[in-house]
Amino acid sequence: MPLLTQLQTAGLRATPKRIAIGGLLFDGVDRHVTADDVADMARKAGIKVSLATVYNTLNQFVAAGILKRIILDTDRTYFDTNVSDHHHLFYETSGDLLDVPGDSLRIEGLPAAPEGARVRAVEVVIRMSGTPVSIGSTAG
Amino acid sequence: MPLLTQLQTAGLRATPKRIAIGGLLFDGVDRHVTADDVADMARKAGIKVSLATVYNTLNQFVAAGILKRIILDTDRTYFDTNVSDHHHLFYETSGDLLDVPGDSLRIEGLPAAPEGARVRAVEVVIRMSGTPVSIGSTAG
DNA sequence: AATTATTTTAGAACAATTCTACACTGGGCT
DNA sequence: AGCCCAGTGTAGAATTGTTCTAAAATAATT
Repeated sequence: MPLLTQLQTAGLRATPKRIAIGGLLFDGVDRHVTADDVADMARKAGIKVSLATVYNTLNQFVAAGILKRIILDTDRTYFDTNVSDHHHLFYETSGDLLDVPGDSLRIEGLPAAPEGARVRAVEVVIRMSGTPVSIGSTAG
Repeated sequence: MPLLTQLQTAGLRATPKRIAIGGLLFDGVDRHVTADDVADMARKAGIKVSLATVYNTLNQFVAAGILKRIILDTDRTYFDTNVSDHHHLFYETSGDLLDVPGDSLRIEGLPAAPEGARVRAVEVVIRMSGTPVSIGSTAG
């Protein structure tokens, strides 16, 4: 699903800034970025974009469902280009963040949603100390 | 384990402010509070304490292991008087937060910690939309 | 081209938290 | 008792990530 289609589906015009920022983020690699990271990436790529636009764009991408907001830290907001259901391994000392595929964890005993409520997401954060190692295949 | 003992064990003097704030928090009920909540509780209880002291004290309590910081939201930090391993049911619309006992969920498939790293915590947040079931409706 | 809606922007505003730098306390000492 | 002085408490300033504002730029529509 190309970016242009995603934007249109979400009712967002395919503007140069959105295409540029989208191009930085959606290149097939799963990324975890902050707004500042994106501003830096843009600057290095020679894309002139204000920080306000970076925030606007990231928020629009989240609303459009092509980017996911992850909350790990009160200091900064991370955005994840992997929008599938999955979990995170967070190295608190280094700040490194690794995806854990959603189907690699099974969670048993989840309470049933009461009437009038709905489970929007079940998010698991595995908080680690020490240094990350490149993990091999997790979910076989 | 009385508060006074906890404080001493942590190398914190049992000062009036700490005893007062601790008294508000540790009354046998599990509480989820923000720094602002604590400041309000103190004001209502006639305890004169600055917001800076509230923050200092909460952070000291966390360092002492008698309070737990929970991250659910980038806007505010919640503190949990339940320091045992457990999880959370978070109603995003209302902000209501319920504890889910640690032993009520079983999580299978957790990756093994690589050498040099250690799992510090596994935190599950069940994000809900809609309204929470009135468990012990705390209207008031 | 004129008109209108949307997007982009710089900088101000905001809110939660931390920092700073000084005032205060209270327990240990003589 | 009174004097220390490290630890504590405080007001207000500073910091920081994010959002808001209001105006300029751009794109779509007529």
